[in-house]
Amino acid sequence: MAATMQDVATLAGVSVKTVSNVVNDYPYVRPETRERVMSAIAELGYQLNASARNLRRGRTGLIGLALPMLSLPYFAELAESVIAAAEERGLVVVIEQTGDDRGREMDALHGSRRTVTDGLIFSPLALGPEDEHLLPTRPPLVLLGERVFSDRVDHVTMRNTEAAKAATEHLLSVGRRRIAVVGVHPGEKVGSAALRVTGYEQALREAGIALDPALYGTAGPWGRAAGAQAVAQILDAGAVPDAVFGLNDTLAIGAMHELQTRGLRVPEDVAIIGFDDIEEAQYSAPTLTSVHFGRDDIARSAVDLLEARITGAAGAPRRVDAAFQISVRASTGGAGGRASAPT
Amino acid sequence: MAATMQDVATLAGVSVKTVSNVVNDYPYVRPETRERVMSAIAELGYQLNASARNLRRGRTGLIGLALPMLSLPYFAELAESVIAAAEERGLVVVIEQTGDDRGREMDALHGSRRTVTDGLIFSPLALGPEDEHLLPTRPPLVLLGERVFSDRVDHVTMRNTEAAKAATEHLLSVGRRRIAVVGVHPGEKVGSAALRVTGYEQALREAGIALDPALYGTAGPWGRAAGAQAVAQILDAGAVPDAVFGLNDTLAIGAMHELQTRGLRVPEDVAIIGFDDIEEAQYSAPTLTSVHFGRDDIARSAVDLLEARITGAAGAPRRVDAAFQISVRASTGGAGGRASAPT
DNA sequence: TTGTAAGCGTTATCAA
DNA sequence: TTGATAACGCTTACAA
Repeated sequence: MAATMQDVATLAGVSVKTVSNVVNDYPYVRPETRERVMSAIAELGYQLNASARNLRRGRTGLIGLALPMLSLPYFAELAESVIAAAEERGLVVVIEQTGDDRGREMDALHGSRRTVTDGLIFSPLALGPEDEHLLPTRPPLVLLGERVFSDRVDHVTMRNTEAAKAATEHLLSVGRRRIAVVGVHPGEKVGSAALRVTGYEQALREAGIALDPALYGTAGPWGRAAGAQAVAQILDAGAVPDAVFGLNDTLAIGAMHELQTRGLRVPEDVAIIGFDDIEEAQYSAPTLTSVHFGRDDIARSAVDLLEARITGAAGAPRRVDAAFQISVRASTGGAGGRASAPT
Repeated sequence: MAATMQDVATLAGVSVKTVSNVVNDYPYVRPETRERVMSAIAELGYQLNASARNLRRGRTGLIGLALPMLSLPYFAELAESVIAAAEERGLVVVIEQTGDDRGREMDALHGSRRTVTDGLIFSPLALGPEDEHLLPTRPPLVLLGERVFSDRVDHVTMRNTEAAKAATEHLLSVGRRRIAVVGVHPGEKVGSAALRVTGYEQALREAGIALDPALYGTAGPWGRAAGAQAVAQILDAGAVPDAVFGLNDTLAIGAMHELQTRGLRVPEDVAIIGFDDIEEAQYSAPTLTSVHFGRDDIARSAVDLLEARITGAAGAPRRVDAAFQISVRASTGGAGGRASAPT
């Protein structure tokens, strides 16, 4: 049987309370007492029983992270950052995969898992603005992204529109004028696709460039194949873009691949920019310029908001806008990448 | 305050024991009693307190999954499968990222997190055979992969050598003779790289083909860039392979990219096979033939072994060999992919 | 088939 | 600065 606080107390010749005080870094313990307790702990190999502490404290020390699925690189990397940020604060993360399924997203919000965790960081993909009323306030909740808004819950937003506008402006700044956009979801009013397309259009309008339907590449799922196919469609229809804005990085990388396969040079003939700045952007050939949102910052903000809400330290729900920047790499003429054409 | 079992019992006019019986599906409860309890539960919105149950049962219901990092697609997909498999058994997964760091891997084995979880599924990357003695048997442990072996712990192995041999034989079967291997770790005796290279060499020897040092492509980290660079090196040195065996999929995809950039056609000029069969293999252009190890099966085996060990149902440590197969796709002339050359 | 009561290992209250 | 002692909410002998 594992040693308990009582065992430690007996061995050290003190009461359990004193052991508890030591374990919890309670300041008013005489150094020599602390010393004695510490060595008793070491001798017995004592380890605190988490369940007992949790029961007593009324908390589990666990937070949930609900996301579509880990096989999407963006979410895997988000999870990586959230786990790391939580660890810094002594919190343990439990991941729930909702698989872009409305029912499972609602279940993540209300289901039995909520008993196990103290709070939830939730990145929805299926729920929309019309589901605002579903958001519970009871188990502390932090929303990620721009699909649902509510002034009743904490939120970390991405400013998709501004960032997409900045991405487009970057392409304009390197002299491109016929900028294709890849990954469009026609008819959709909400979600990352719509917001980013809006930013793209704003930038073009402000630059006095007419929008050209021939430069819009539709793509349902945002994968590499979709990016390649969307570009193929644009080119096959006879359009001649001098730049491509991929609404995320995998789309951009798929687009890049298709362009290169057709003998077009990146960035000489066509510049490319992506969005999200996943790891892969640093390893593509050429390396991919992308909109960088500091995943680590987002993760840290989310964990901080959630922790404050859990401990009751939080007041009115807050909204945090994540900062972004353009990571300029070779695909738009920046440094740091191998050229796409063999030397 | 949340409702407790006592509240439910009072409302239903029964004892807590009866409520507990209902909640735990104890069979000997009169249907009408069960009915009454159920509606009391519903009325109060009662939810079981996990901490209390865990304290009493001496378990936490959590299992750990220690892996290098989620930003590596293979591990993200492994985590996805493990979480899904655990969920089927009512277990919750906590991910620990060791970052390919020896110290953190040892910490995963012994650190404080072990108090929080009932057991650990561990996929090491830094520890080697010499660390066998470090493996604890006390918190139930299931090893994944082929870096460390011990007859004291349960293990799910991948048969890297046989699988790599089969991969090479597949290339031979489509008529290739000058097969480059990419991702070699020279001098390493242990780990996936060495085991897979051994399989590659076995296949060639059995086919009566001499090993050619010019066809070995070294790569430290197994990323896309490394794969591209290794192939570049082989080609620049003047070798003319008619096939490439990427020791994992990202290496293979990097290699594919480099070949295409140089104007070589896949699979017409050079066939390519990868290893792991990550999602991306289905979306590359052309689609990538790869060694498929049924991640879901591996995950399920690991979770089963661990659960048996936790509940004490397990006897002597078991070793499970994961089955594999070659997923033939376009990169070796199979169907199901777009051709690499535009039509 | 159901009830009583004794813990599980902590933390918190209140004295000392 | 430390110690008794009562919870926290549940499961489980043991009784009834």
